[in-house]
Amino acid sequence: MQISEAESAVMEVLWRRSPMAAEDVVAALERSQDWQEATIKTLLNRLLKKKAVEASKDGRRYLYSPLLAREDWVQAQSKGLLDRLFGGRVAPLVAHFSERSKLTKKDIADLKRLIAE
Amino acid sequence: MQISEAESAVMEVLWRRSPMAAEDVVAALERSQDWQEATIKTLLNRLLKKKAVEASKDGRRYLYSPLLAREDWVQAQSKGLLDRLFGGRVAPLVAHFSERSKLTKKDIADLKRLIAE
DNA sequence: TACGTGAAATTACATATGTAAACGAATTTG
DNA sequence: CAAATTCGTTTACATATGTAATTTCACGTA
Repeated sequence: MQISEAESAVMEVLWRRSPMAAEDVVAALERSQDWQEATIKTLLNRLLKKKAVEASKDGRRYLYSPLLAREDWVQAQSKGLLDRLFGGRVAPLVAHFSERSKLTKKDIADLKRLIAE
Repeated sequence: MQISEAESAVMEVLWRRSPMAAEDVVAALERSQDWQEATIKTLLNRLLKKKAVEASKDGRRYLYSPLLAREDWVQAQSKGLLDRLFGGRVAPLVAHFSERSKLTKKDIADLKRLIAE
């Protein structure tokens, strides 16, 4: 099952802190998104249906927690893009950014360290 | 305007060689996709509407060519993912793959060369 | 106990996408 | 020239997604 763009914004909130009540998710998204409360409820329900989050009863309401790990999602997304655009290889992606001069000095320093292992 | 997954498969064909008649696009996709000819015609039309390809008359039919450059598309896709998942930085992405041990020896060699510039 | 409230569940509706079939015009062929 | 074939164009329909409004239900309160 796929997680949509809008849904992933909700996931990011829950990945940062959980469990959370719907109301708190709404509050957390107020800054970044211009969504009505109803919209966020819908997204939470779709995520429930997709088994990406779970809800545990807490009195009259529910507390939501991720079931899908961010790491796994990031992995799937990254691998998907790499496979589709760069033949599944990391180096061509880095080459792409280096050609487009999108590598900051910090990137280069970090990469050097990484490569040194 | 966004290019969908299915549409991008058609674009890849045209990026490889163009201009091409619809019939040839169909032939080129026969291997990889299990699509009816009609499906590919639809995708070509949607790409026309999105101004991602253009068509020039060639007798009774049309020859299609990309208007969108693959480089630009790859750039947008990559930057989108990087921004959404890695705070817009390349190094964290590479770190992610290195942790997940998805870096082949060739990747590492290539990266070394790239970093050396 | 009837009533207002707050939260969740259901319903709504437009656009995008995947996947084609049907239709129509031009052209080739018998 | 009539029929068949070949393209492109239009229409179709189900599921996904963005974005909400409406309805319902459990609870605390008048």
